[in-house]
Amino acid sequence: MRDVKYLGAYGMGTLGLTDEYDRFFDELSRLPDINLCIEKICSEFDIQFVTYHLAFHEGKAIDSPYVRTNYPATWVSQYLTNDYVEIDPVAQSGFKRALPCLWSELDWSSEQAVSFKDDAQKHGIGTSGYLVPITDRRRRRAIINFASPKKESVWADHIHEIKSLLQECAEILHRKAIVDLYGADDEKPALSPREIQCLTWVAQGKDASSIGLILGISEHTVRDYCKSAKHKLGCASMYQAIHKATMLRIIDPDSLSD
Amino acid sequence: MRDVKYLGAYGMGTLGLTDEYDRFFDELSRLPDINLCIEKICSEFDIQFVTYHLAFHEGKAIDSPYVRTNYPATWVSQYLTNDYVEIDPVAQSGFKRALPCLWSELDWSSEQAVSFKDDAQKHGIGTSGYLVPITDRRRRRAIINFASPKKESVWADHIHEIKSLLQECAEILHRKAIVDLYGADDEKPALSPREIQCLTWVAQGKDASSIGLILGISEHTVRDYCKSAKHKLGCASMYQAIHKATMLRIIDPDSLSD
DNA sequence: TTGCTACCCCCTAAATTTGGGGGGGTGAGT
DNA sequence: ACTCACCCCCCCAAATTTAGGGGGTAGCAA
Repeated sequence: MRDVKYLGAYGMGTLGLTDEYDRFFDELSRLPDINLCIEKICSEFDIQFVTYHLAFHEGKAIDSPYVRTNYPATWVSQYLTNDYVEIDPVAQSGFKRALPCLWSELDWSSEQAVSFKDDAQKHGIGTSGYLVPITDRRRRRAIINFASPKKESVWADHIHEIKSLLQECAEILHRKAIVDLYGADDEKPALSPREIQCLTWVAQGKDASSIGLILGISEHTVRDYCKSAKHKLGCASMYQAIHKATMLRIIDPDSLSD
Repeated sequence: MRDVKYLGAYGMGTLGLTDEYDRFFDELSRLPDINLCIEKICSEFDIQFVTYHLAFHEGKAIDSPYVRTNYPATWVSQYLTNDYVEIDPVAQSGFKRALPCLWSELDWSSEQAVSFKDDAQKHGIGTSGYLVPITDRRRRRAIINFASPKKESVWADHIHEIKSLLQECAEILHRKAIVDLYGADDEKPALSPREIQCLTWVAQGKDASSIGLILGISEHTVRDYCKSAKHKLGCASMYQAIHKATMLRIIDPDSLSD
């Protein structure tokens, strides 16, 4: 058996089982449409439903999630018109956590979650599923869900065998979604972690010296990060930079609690 | 005939025909659920589909539109998973324009719009519809659509008769949606037009003196507006105020072109 | 090895913002 | 007659940001 200890966990798709699937992934990447990818993944891995869900578009006037799925239309409609995204534990924790997990590992104890689950079952969605969250370099977040009517124990074993393959599938779906939305040249400015931290703290109302204390660096350095962030964003003032970074969701107060 | 000249056009629902409907509107307002309102409106006014669509929630991490409709689930699902909101002329212009109109008055000439329309018809949506846009005091935008399988000429006549009633219905739906989302005490801070203008220009990278020139007021005054806006938003710095105003969609560069 | 780039860190002088204060005025609602 | 929100203008001292100038490291590619 080959060495799958480290890289496998990061889903690089370069070692272990995935070798045998190079051809499959290659074909998958070439499909023109995400819906076709979903179909192919379903048949390849004996999965019933696959859903790709991007948390947000950038700077749009009208909210609309980017969702691609083969769930039944009645369920998609029900999910949307009941704001289930606010309740669904899979979405709620999926957009926060970093690592994949089985649906069964999430917290389904709340009353809302229970009735949500019931409703899902009525619409033909099984309770066995696997969640793969993605956060890309540009800090966009997506979740990819694989669902099945199998029994949980069978499903868990199945997943255990193919988890690194599904990770690779998830990444392919995400790349396709980004190309679909932003074109091949994805031009969202990439700020460094420090720049993002400083900008985010500034947006929280802190001044440079406080931020210096928080981050354990000089206030001068804080200003430098703000400066370079401003330039990268192509802004005339820090106010404009804060505005733009907010629109682009580069500033994300949630990430301060990490 | 009573005087409907002015107020009727503003849809205040206090004059003209609407008098006779006081009871109906009263009952409508008391219904516990927007979906029930939609049903009631449909049966009262011989309408097939009613949709309420709020452009955005405020400052949420996951995009999801607030939509309530009695469209068939297949169409809702299709609309969502094809990002039709980007194409649909009703949504695209509805969220920008101020006055109601018939769907037929919009621009359906683009290729995308044509195929969108075809798809809608396949899903049982007629081509006759009436769009009522709403922008409330807090600058939230919603569109309410009334659709019917009637022929356009018949529909136009029908609408002409009940337009002020539909305006009132739309406003009731919007109030219910806001209560649903934000509770009865809707606490989004209300900035004055000048404060919004100044904040918006600041977010565009202008400094106080430029803004003074643009608005034709003193730069001191510009600073005063920024100051008061900051206080209303409860922020420690202008950076935070810009961030918060952006999250709350108070800052909307689109509105500068007005 | 050099060159390039991204990241990290610090300083100063000039300009700007901030947070106080002070004046006016209007119109709507009570 | 009153309050309240909005609109408009001004001043000043203290604090902060801006726009320059320095450093340094590490990784990568020619």
